[in-house]
Amino acid sequence: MPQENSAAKVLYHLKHDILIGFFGAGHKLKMSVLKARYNVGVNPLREALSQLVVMQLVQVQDQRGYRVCPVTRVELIDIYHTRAQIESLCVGLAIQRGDEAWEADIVAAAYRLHSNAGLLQADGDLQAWEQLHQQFHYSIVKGCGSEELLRVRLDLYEKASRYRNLWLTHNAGHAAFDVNQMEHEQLVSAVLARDLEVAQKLISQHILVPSQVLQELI
Amino acid sequence: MPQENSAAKVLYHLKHDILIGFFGAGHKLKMSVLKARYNVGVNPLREALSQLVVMQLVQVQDQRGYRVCPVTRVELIDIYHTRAQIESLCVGLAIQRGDEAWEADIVAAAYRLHSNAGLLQADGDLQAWEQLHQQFHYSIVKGCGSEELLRVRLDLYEKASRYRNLWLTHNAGHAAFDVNQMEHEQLVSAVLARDLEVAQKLISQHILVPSQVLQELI
DNA sequence: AAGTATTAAAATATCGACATTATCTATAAA
DNA sequence: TTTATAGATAATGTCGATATTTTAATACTT
Repeated sequence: MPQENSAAKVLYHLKHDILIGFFGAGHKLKMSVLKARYNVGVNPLREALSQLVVMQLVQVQDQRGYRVCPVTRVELIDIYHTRAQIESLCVGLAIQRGDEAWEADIVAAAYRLHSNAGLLQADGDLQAWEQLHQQFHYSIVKGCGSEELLRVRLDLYEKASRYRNLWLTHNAGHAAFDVNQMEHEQLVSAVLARDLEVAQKLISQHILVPSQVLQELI
Repeated sequence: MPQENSAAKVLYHLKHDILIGFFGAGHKLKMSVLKARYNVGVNPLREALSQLVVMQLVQVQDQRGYRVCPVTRVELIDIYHTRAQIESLCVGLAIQRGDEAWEADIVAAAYRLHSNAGLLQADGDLQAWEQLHQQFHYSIVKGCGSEELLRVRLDLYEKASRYRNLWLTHNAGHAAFDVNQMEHEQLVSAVLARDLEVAQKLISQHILVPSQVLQELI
């Protein structure tokens, strides 16, 4: 991490704390609490909070401070469906444009993910697995060659994090992950075979699976 | 405009000033200048600037302040191509999901746009026309029913504004706008006929036209 | 004369303090 | 018991001041 100003450091930590659920949905973000937790004054805090408002992770009410955005079933469904569409778009473009280095990166990322399936056990490090999982999917979509599209995708991925973490903990040690693994193998096959239609259908379904489970949890 | 805090007001005006080019690409945003222009202290300014950083309209360098993001040909092409993809997605979903009220809104917006074609003359109010133009396209895509997708679309629209304004002023009073008008009529026909393929092809082309002209200007 | 070092000026990032506004609590009225 | 009011408490939003860092302007060395 390069040397940054206080606001950037606060942003990083506060965002993390919101995404993993340390500050839950709807939680009031009091300045006194945040000041103590991150060891900074109000101004860097307000800068970080302003940025989180743009990212739609925090709400602000004039003269009534900040609070974590609520999670709703409607938003859950919308985010996951939109992610499915965007990811499908990325995969489609990547299949059309990807070169040999792109293919090699996919194989490597798939191998790393497969090798660390043990992280999914009940006592495993789910966040570490999710990191690898994310990198695997990124290795595919980065072939689309569009920074803008990848940014849109990343924004939606982050916005989905709070929901995804629910799914991860709910499924720890369960068989749901076996299906997940299989979907990855099928996806790699379709992508490397440049089978656009199948790959898009697979990635779309793969993204939507968690949302179906989550709808019962919220 | 409801009662807002200073930062929100500054954000609104500063964003506008950047998008219309009052503060051009790469321009250094000195606190002393901004303080005088918007009549606020540094802290609300920094909050607004922090938000513009997230929107990718402003860059920040630690201890070296803020400056307006540069415009590049690569970004221009990327934004317009991505917008074409996203808008096409929205149109596709809208055609599948739109109801009768949606159709009526489209017809109304198209009529308003057509009636005010005079704004496109050399001495006309191009921003007023663009407002109507935007509302017309929004009337179509809002039928997609996804808040998330519409937000992605809006972000990209705003990010394209600096480039679009170049195109608008360059074309003032020119024949390029006649073609534009025709494209709108074709689009309305295809959308109302629920012809998914044609509508998507038309909207994609419609968005990409300005980028081809702009590439020669940057 | 060109390049480097030194000094002066300007700008940034952060904090502490204050005025304003909202929230909570206790008391009184219906 | 519920509702309304008033005072007390706490939190927010903004400014001015200060320490730090960058930028520039100048002098000095090779």
